[in-house]
Amino acid sequence: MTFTQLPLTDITADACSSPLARAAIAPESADTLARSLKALADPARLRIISIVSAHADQEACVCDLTDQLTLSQPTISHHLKVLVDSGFLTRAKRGTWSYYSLVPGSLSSVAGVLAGV
Amino acid sequence: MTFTQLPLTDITADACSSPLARAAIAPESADTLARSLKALADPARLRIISIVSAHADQEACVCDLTDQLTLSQPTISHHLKVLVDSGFLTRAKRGTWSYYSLVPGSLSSVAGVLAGV
DNA sequence: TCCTTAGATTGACATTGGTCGATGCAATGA
DNA sequence: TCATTGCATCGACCAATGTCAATCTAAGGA
Repeated sequence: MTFTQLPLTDITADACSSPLARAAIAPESADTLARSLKALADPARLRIISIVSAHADQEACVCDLTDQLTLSQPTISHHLKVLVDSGFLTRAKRGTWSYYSLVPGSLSSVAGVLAGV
Repeated sequence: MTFTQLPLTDITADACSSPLARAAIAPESADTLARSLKALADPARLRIISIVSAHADQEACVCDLTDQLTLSQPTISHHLKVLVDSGFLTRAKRGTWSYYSLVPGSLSSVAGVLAGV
């Protein structure tokens, strides 16, 4: 065994690169987190979430939202659908009215994942 | 003073509405937070942030990113600009190479605000 | 000085996303 | 049964966004 010892490690690293302390996020995890953040990244939707969670019972009807947001009713309905589909709100229909509630822990979960990226 | 006592309080509330525990977020704050979240709500940008913060010195050069992301160099440059403009990364040019660093506390700050919405 | 390399900028394109008017539908009341 | 009310859905429109090819600029090296 008289091979010359060659520095073959880190053959994929460029000259300008520095050492790693840990692994980066997996592409699929980035996709998932990005989808959640996209659902939250709208002023109207953030206000909807805030209005809902400001209620003592963590529940608001659509009329609470149409009162406070200067948006048309179909637009508010659209935003509500986005938030339900992404898992931040749930809908409960009672009589004529629809009530939306915050899914417990959904917001803080995203916040926690984000802080660890 | 012989007026009949009328229930005039909460005249703006609808019949279906429940009591509030606190105030909702201000519209301007929702705008600001939404802008930050929009900057983060992209898989490529989340991966960029993760790759940068995975380095021991919290710094990565562009070649680190072009190696790991299957995106063209102009596209990566575009995402880097978005992250710098929104205050999550800073750029330092040394010789031919550009190095990007995480702004300390920027991520956890957004996460904290989000959790309190 | 000229060539090469790293990375930013520009321009164009296709896709996504926010908004509203019109309409549909289910529940209540007359 | 019919009218009304609360809200969801549809269709269309325009603005914003992600992507890449082409180009530009600056820094080294021959």
